[in-house]
Amino acid sequence: MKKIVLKDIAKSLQVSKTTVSLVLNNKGDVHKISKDTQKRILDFARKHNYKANHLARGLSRGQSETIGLIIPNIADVFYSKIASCIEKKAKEYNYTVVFSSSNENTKTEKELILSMMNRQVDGLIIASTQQNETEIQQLKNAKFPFVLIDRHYPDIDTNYVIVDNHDGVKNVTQHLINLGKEKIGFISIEPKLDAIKQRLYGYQDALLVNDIPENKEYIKELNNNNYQQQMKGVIRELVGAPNYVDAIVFSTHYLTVSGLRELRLINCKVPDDVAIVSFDELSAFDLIDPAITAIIQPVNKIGNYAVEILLDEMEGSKTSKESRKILKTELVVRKSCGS
Amino acid sequence: MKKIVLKDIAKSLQVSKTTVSLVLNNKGDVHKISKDTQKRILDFARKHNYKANHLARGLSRGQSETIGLIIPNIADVFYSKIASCIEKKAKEYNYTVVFSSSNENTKTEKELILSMMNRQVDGLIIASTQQNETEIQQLKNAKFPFVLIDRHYPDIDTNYVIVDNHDGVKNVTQHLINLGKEKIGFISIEPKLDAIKQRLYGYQDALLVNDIPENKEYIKELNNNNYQQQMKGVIRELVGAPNYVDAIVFSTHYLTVSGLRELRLINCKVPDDVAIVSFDELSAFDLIDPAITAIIQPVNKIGNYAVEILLDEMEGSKTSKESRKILKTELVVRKSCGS
DNA sequence: CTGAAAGCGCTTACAG
DNA sequence: CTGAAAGCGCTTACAG
Repeated sequence: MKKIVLKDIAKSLQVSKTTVSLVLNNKGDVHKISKDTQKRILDFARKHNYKANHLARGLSRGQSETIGLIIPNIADVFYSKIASCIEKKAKEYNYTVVFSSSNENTKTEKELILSMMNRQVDGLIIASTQQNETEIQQLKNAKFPFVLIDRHYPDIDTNYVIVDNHDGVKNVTQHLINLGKEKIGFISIEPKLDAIKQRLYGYQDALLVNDIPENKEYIKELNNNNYQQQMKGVIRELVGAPNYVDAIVFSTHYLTVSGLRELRLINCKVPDDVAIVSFDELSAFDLIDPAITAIIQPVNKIGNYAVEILLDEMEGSKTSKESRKILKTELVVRKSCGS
Repeated sequence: MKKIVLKDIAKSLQVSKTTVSLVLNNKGDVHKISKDTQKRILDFARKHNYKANHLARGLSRGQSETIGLIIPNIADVFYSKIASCIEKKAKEYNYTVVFSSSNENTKTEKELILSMMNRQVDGLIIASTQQNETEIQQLKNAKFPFVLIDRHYPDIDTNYVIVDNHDGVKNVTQHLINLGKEKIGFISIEPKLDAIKQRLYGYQDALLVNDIPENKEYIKELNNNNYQQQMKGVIRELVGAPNYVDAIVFSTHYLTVSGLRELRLINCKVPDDVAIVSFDELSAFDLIDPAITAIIQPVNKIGNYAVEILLDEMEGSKTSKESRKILKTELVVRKSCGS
């Protein structure tokens, strides 16, 4: 475990550092280093468990073989699953990932981007707060490799991998309509994020094509920081007088959980009194009684595409064409919508 | 966004790199650099958004301000929560964390440890597979700072932060006994990990002190890789003939989920037909009907202590005394145990 | 008060 | 086939 460096090998074997470095980087043959020398070096390195110091190599080569991942919150299962995929995929290509959570804080995110650059990450994967136009634009101008996931900047031309939020919510709303629901509530958070807006639009669109008039009273947008407190009143307004909705679409998994708790408290039966569906899910959604109908996001694909696009860009694919992926969600119908 | 380096500042301001470096590292006063010079440097750096290249600084200083985190799986909510805490805490001290998942694979974990060392992390936090005695011992011999979390090596003297698994399961088993349960099943995974063994011992211990004879038939240890298939038979054996247990303790959250699914399939009512409790929980456990009684692990404390102990060690606290924390779990009683 | 220089551990043209 | 040397961008004794 004694740390051994390049110089030690060179000295012990009476060769130059150049030779050792070349051989260890598989450039021995290209540089026509004798098989014998190569073998001696390789054997010695293996025996003494030599590994190049990554900092030194990175400094010298100008790349760190590290990918930076900036997400709102690693403790959110949606992001931790994506992180897991990214990690797996990155490892295949010999990249390590360093992650940091922005907690949906614009300033934190900005600092994180800077900090990651100082740390010389070779590329960045960001699920952004969507409030850092300037930084993103600068990254782009500097031709720094990055790809946006989950949230993108509609006004900036970048690589991104997102899901079709509009389509997902439209489908599930249509599903509810097909089941005969006519008074469908929609509970969301304040639409700072485009993804959240799209979910609303999807809901509205479904109503529109079915000639169901939109009722503003059915649409509730809570504050992301104290949605739990607000949920109490909102649920009562929707399922009680005067609205008496017969279904509710929750636009995130945590809203679903929170809303369901309130429904239980006021003894409102799902799906008999009100049908519910959730955008995104948690692992126990099938065990809740009734099991929750949910729009599932393809987390694996998001992670995999993100890494692939990023690596492409890092290899300097001169194409300069941005890669964009808008993935479809999947509707998993369970009992909570009354089907 | 144009990248600017130390030399650029020195040149522009007609001072030496030494002076710039000193000032930027807050050593200006110590080295009695004139206030004026300091101000000029600071202003220039701020204006041009200068940040030191971390690789270079790390190489030069011999430390990277990075903590390595090796866990079985970042997609497991238990670990992602811990990761989140570790990240927050580390950030307070200006450390970044790089994580990698071992997937419970001993060889992978071994490689990860090596790889993290190459990357010059300053310290390591590991939730180990408990099969890498040699590597852990080497880390210790090399006096490399590290702390074990969640799982420790009983035979090696190291820093660690774990929970009292024995106590947690003993308590919940006692709780079941107090409720009048007499035929208590225990479903676990093959006890490769000490933590898992302790859970069994806790269960057995509770029976012992209550003079309830242990019945081998009540104890089921599944294979971690295909517990889902095995669960089917195991649940039937326990709740059906000939055992007819009146309660089941699940030793992990995913076993609980899997077991509950099977119970539903055979229409076995919880808690009337059989009471259940879970070691560890998922975020929707309170929404499941009946809500699941669970033994909660103090994830925040685990993460926080781990970082604190690690930083202490990294600062070379000569004390050479290992820090050990064995944290108590918390029993959250819900309806699934029939109370 | 400030600077020249060595060093961290690599990589890589360049030269022979 | 192999080596001397410069360079990556910092930090830090040492000297004045």
